[in-house]
Amino acid sequence: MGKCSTIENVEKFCSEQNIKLTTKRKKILMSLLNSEKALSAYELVKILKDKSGAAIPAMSVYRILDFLEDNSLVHKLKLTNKYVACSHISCDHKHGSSQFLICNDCDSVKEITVDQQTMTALKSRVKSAGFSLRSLQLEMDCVCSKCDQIMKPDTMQKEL
Amino acid sequence: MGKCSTIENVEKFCSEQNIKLTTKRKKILMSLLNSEKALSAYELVKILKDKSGAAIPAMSVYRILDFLEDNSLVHKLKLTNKYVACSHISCDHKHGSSQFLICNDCDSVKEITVDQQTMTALKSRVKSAGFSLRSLQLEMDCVCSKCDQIMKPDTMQKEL
DNA sequence: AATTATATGATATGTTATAACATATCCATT
DNA sequence: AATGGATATGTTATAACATATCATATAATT
Repeated sequence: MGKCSTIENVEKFCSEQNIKLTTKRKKILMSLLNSEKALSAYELVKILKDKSGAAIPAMSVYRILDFLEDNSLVHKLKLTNKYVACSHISCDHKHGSSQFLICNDCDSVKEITVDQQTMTALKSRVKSAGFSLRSLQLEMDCVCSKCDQIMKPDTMQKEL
Repeated sequence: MGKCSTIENVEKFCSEQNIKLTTKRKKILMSLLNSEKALSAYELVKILKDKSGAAIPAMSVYRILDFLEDNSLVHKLKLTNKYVACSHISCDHKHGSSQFLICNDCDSVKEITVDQQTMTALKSRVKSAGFSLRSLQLEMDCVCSKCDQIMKPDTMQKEL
């Protein structure tokens, strides 16, 4: 995540999109981009306080996260109530349905794209059940390969 | 949900499975079975207090929900932090991967089964991304047909 | 009946999130 | 530069969701 995102890339993107990236918004976005794992709002409060001394109140962090989410710069993971930077900010930033693979152990997240055919199949099942989809975001409870190796025998999960 | 579940069905199922269904566990399970919508732990506390006068502390409700979940009698929806009775308790109660369609508006939930092919496709994408699946539960943010009709024009969502 | 395991209660606290209202900052227009 | 409106952030309180810990009650086993 954020492998190809530099401050410059992000600023360019925001100015193109007419997204006002204030200092605090930038701090939060960069913290997410630089993080290996998804972060909660309160974790961000702590990180920012430790890093810059200037504490941003939780309320503001939530507002800023909402703003960034509205502008497709971050995603909120409902499975864990944590936030990640969008992985497409500076690469292509046009994407279909995102599938988030969330490590249950270390909170690292991989954002991949659901293939069109699978999404169509899911949608059609939804429709025939009398519901209509509101969000294309798919979140899956996983273990990353790193944690999978570390995992102790007694907590070993059989592969699904 | 719970359309075909009566107290007798549930008790039969539990005694067959050697699941000790205490009075309180039964109360909570039946409350979920009788509910049109997913309920939070604290909503259950309130419902039980209103109905029977005997308040069950939140802590106990959480424990009981955990127990019921461990025994596949209820599902926890992570998208909304609410709980639903398993829709298969007395019908067949053998099922593959569940897909929960959750109404964003009224919290009604439909539990359907993901077809094998779709699940395989999702899993293979997960695997090639270097993760392994831990839960087959798929939750989707939807609107039910009832709420869809009621929805006001200014809050109208385009169909995805 | 005594022993043990299981279930529940009570209390405190942690974690996530929003409401409501106040203040600061930005920026377009005069 | 002064003004005034829009946007952004701060402050405080509280709601909503969840778990830790230790005490007590009930059930099962001997």
